[in-house]
Amino acid sequence: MTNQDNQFKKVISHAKEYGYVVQSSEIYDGLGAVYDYLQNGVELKKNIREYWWKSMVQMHDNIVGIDSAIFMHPTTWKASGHIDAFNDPLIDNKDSKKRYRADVLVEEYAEKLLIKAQKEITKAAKRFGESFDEEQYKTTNPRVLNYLSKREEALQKIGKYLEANDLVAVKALIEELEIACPVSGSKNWTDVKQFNLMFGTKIGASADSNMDLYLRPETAQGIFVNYLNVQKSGRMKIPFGIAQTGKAFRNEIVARQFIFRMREFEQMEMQFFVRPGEQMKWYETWKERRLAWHLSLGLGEENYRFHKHDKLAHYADAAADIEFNFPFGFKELEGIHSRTDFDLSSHEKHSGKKLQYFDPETNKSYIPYVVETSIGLDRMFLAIFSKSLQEEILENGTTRTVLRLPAVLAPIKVAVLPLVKKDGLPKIAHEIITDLRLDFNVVYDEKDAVGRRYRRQDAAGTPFCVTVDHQTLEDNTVTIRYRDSMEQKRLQINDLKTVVKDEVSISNWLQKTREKK
RNA sequence: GCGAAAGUAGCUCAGUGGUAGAGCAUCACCUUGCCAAGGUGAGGGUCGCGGGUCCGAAUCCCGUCUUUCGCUCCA
Repeated sequence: MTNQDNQFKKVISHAKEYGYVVQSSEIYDGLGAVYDYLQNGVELKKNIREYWWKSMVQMHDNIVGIDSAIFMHPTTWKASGHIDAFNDPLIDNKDSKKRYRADVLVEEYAEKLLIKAQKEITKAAKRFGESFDEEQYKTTNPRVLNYLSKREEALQKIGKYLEANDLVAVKALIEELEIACPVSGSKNWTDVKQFNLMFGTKIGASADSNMDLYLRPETAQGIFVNYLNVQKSGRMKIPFGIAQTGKAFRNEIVARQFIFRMREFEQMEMQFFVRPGEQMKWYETWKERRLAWHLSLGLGEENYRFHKHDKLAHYADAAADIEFNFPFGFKELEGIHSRTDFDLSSHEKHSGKKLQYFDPETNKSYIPYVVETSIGLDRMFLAIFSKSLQEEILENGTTRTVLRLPAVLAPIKVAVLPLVKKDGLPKIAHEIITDLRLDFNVVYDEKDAVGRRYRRQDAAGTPFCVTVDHQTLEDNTVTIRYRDSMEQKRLQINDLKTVVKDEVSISNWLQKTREKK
């Protein structure tokens, strides 16, 4: 087992042991790629969401938020391209264990025939020299004709079968054409299976009047269909943005790596509507701003990198990911995509409703272009959690497990500990808690030696411990102990709130993104 | 979906055919009192689930579910 695997295993068990994340329906052996957030996990997740929302909505006067429904009119997914693009006919080779898209196999076969035909033509051209008539040769030479007609036939058939969703015929075609696996050379194929990446369900009470619905595979469409509502009711002027957080669902063929790829997950995204032609400028701007946001959390600049897409999705004219160094390597954390006017144009077409914006500056109407920033909340959670979990060797040779969550995101901000559970110290500790509770999540702990309690809070991710000791009885001071440095300071009880507030305030942390600019 | 490995207490794991264990964690009491692992005691497991072989199965066989890794896919 590699160190990476080991570290990842530790992350998963730590998440369970400290009440962050467990598998869904665990008592029934779990449900694949679905996870539940427990008492600490839900706080961390909520804090991440809030940190994002403040940065994206509250700090911009031209970005507003919405919360659209998970169910949407089915035509939405026709317009977005998901119904067509989320359906892949897949086939496995039993010998090489490789998986292919069935239509791609047939297309590759057709491509080979074309190459063969062209080879024949090239050979003939050499033979006949100057007098060679390619067009005539193509239509008369039997060998070339054979290749080309076989190619034509294969492409026609696969098109027809896919249109009719006839998977049995697709497999029969692959066998009939004697297509072999490029790796094993074997023709030992499984049946063709259709993988629809969208979850389906039904709306309506009776069987004959109901309607097929999908659980949204992305939150973006809820923004696009509402963009004019928001623009008009909010008197928004381009450029402006609409942000949203919410659940999305994908029936992944393979969903793995803990909460990195789940079937039910939460997105935080913002669609920024711009004047056509200005999209690249905004694309670059948002790449920069989003990276600054990540860096403000202090997890280390070296753990982020951009990955530019070479192969673009059908809607995009530029796309990049912010990748994070997860325990299993650099993987996508956030996508920044220039989506052009694809979505709005398509919705205009399918709905028959005009989705244009009248630009008073240029006196023209147009469909805005869109730059999207889209981040997986669960991935962000995993990035922070896995990078925060550390084991360090102290000067005295002992090891300390510490969860260095950014204080602004930590589920519990302060643990209040009486040095001993007598002499009236617990009473003072409880009074402090009553006061701090108005502003922060606080816990009390009196069990075991205080050193051990510190370590317990370290592992749980609590950034500050406040200890009430005998000196407190004399001068109303306590010590505050910092998780990351293990240092202690003595201060007045009255100053506690201000000191902690300063360390955990979102505005202080977000300030760092501004300094970056 | 295919292949490989794994599944025993909350966590990490030992136990290879004969009465289910350890460390840590949890709870109670005692002791100590500023950087974990002092004492005493307690709770907690039909050994993932189902079937089979056997006098007897955590252990052997079959099936199944789940997890991890690889392939594949990834808006």
